[in-house]
Amino acid sequence: MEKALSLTEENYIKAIFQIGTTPESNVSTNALADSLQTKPATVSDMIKKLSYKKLIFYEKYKGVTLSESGLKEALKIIRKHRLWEVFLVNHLNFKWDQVHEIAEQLEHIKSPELVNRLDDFLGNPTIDPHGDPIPDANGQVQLGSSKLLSEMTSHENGIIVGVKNEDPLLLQHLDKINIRLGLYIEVKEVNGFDQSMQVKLADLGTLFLSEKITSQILIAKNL
Amino acid sequence: MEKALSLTEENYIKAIFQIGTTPESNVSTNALADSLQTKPATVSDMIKKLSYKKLIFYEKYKGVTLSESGLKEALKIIRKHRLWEVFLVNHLNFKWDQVHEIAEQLEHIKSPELVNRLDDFLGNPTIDPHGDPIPDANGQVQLGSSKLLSEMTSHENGIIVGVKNEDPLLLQHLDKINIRLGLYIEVKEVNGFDQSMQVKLADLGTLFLSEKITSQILIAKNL
DNA sequence: ATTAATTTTTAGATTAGTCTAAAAATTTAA
DNA sequence: TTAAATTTTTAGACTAATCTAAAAATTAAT
Repeated sequence: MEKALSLTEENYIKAIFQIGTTPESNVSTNALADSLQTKPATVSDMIKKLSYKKLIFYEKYKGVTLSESGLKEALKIIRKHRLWEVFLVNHLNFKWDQVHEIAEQLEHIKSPELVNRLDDFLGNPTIDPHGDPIPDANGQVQLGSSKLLSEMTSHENGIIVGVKNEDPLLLQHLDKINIRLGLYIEVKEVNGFDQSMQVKLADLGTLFLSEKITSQILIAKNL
Repeated sequence: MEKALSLTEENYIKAIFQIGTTPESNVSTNALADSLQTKPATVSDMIKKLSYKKLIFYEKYKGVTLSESGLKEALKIIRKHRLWEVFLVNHLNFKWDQVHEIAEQLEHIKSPELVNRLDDFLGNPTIDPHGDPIPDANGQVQLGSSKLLSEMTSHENGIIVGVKNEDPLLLQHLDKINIRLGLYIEVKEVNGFDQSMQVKLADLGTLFLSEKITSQILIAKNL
């Protein structure tokens, strides 16, 4: 029986997963140090440890990637994080911008039985309150094809299915302008200079969005 | 703003509270070492630290007691532990012998908002699945007067309101012989030699209980 | 293609929590 | 009330995770 990961190890694995998902390249020491609010020297040491444990592949000066087992661990943590977020929002009436920090703690609770029962209690949700997919007990993720609002052009439309970022400031702003998951959205006009957009929201009228914001919103094709 | 307690510090404070409740005396270094599965030397060091932080009173060679602020911390941890146990049993369908270990982890989650919302979600319960009282948000405990079954004599009766011990082996055994909280119980006969008892349980007939077991069961006077 | 800038790693320290072994204080008992 | 047993504390060392400062490797730029 392999020893369970420490809280710190789990945070490294999760950070590697999250940085690694966007570009399909190795994760650099500096990027990890940034993401984990620590120093490159510290990351360098931990990388050796995780590599020794075969959770990551590592070549000096070349950054890291998750191994099979590392990926499995990452998905377990993500699964727990997102299930707890569903619980917090759906049953304890937290707002979507208030749950990230608490879920960061809850994601480290170790009990497979607890996770699976929580999953059932919640009705086996497939997305969390921010629209991110929840891996199932086998680590399978159901990823609906979606694209960023910022990548769409005039007259394209779809359904808002997710937000890339859990920054409370962004989420609170989206709340204020009535952007919620599940809403129909249509691109009216794109400003060629700054990529800002005029969009129409369901029957809530039109609004302007900067590229900073449209690049955080995920849209699924409206079939 | 005082810094939050570490997980280890919380465990020491909780252990001092739990050992300290039964006799109204100072808690010894060895007792703490036993309870925390560590060595007296380790306890000695930690005691100095907690004393410096004014969470406990400490005189060399004389053991420790909780200070006002230490007690407050202890009650916060106990509150969380018991609320989570209610959640696990009432909503995730765990049995009462399965929840202690998981609650030991959940009790360290730091978010006053979470605790209070959980409390509301659960309907502000006053006892946990083992019959132990749950401190409210101000640390107040509603302690109904109860006595140990082992302290009762022939023909006395009452309602089973708690179990002193969370040992899964005990709890599973009680389950098996149909002992649950809320049940009417009546002492039929006490064996003078080993203090074992014959008792009558609601309409479930009579059974024999050893002193090992009767000394773990709390009974409230049936008015 | 050298040099400059950046990134990454190593070296050496630090802190929290733990341990073993031994010394000191307290309690128990003859 | 002195000796024996027990409890508690000190001393010194170890591990995990962190840091700063400096060296080494890589990448970018003139």
